[in-house]
Amino acid sequence: MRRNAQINVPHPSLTRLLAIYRLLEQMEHENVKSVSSSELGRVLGFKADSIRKDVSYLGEVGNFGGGYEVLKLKEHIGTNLGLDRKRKACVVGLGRLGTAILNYDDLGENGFLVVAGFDSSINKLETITTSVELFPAHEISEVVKKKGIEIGVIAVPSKAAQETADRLIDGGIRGIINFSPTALKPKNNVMIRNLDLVGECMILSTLLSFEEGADRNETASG
Amino acid sequence: MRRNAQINVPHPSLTRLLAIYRLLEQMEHENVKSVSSSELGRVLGFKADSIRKDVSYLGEVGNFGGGYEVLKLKEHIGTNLGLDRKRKACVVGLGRLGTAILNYDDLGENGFLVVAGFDSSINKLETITTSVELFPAHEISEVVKKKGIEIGVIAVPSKAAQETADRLIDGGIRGIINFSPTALKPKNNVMIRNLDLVGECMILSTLLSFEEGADRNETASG
DNA sequence: TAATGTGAATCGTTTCACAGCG
DNA sequence: CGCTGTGAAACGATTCACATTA
Repeated sequence: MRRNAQINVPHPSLTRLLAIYRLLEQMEHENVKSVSSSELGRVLGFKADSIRKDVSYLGEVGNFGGGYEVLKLKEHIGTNLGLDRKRKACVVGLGRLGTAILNYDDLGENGFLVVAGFDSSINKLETITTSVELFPAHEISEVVKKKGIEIGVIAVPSKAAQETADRLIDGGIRGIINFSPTALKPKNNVMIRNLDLVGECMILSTLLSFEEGADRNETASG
Repeated sequence: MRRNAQINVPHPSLTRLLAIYRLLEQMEHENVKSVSSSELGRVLGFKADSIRKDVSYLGEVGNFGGGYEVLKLKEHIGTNLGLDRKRKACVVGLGRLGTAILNYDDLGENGFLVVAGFDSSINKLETITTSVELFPAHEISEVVKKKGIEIGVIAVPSKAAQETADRLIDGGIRGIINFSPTALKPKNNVMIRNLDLVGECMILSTLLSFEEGADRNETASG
């Protein structure tokens, strides 16, 4: 029992389910007892239809006519998506961004334990004050292996990103969060998520350009 | 002429085109003269087919039989996606993350000028050393309006995220990059991109759980 | 021959519409 | 009657297959 979803949940649904999950956490905190798909949709900006379908991928859980029980739905999603599972993480690159992440409490509160930080500069390792154990970068794969770290956060300069990824993968990392603007080559089964500020700015910029183009068109033809 | 793409470029294509663009920048730097769709695909982890279709949304530009000229393709994409356009940005929330962003050179190098930083703590405004002009948070909408800032980066604690977004939107911001884990309510035409570390960790964790589930299944049935 | 550009087929996701249930 | 859960239709993106051209 309590088996995880082998169910095929579409990726976009997964993203929405996680958003729903976190909203439910918040509602639980605020002592809200029940909620409907349309209410969830209104707050999160999704369609109610979509939410019902997303939720239903994980099996039935709602009350016909009476919406969802907040606590029950939260547990339901959490169990099915394996969010009850704690995972170890590490941060590579201890510049401003990296140290910010090292000390980011939200990670721990959500079951992600940062158990190691790495940097190539010994100097930095000695001057940073943190409760997380720090290591020189050349020990990455060794430490990842020894500690059973599953998630690696890359916060190094662009040039060092691929090498960092390689070391993490050597150590048996299973997922990477990449803050550098470098596109990492997919390798083994390692999952990669890119959190690239400049890239996101470019996407925004492009969408804005399109909007401007559309406006011009409407104005011209209107 | 030189009109921006009113063309309907699918969102996923857009993301890939931007990745291609940045790779081309790098290749230009390395004096590579020409490149084929399959080479681009190999490096970026996309299928060659896909890349050709993406590029062709913007019109013909390649040489039949001889691939793409690096410089020409780069310019082609850049012009069509409006990447030649410079845009002003601001950062709200000057904790570790916010100050990291304030001083992140890559933004400027890619045409995104950070022209203001905001924080609710006057103390912080006085102690941070940066070349960017700093303001108290209550002046957000005023400064955004006055300076014509188009992109706002939110790096405040979760609780303050929605209020920050509201102020930015009041000032006429056009796009928001949200580093906080709060789902911002869509409003007006403002585009929102979420860069949420905890959320991404959860996505990874879920994908890993699924993988584990699949493994168990294979092992059990194999 | 080698690679692009593109209609057509396929695949996956979202939306719709409504049956089913409290 | 209100809201969930879900097949079916509609939509959008990817992949395929090939005609096209230096």
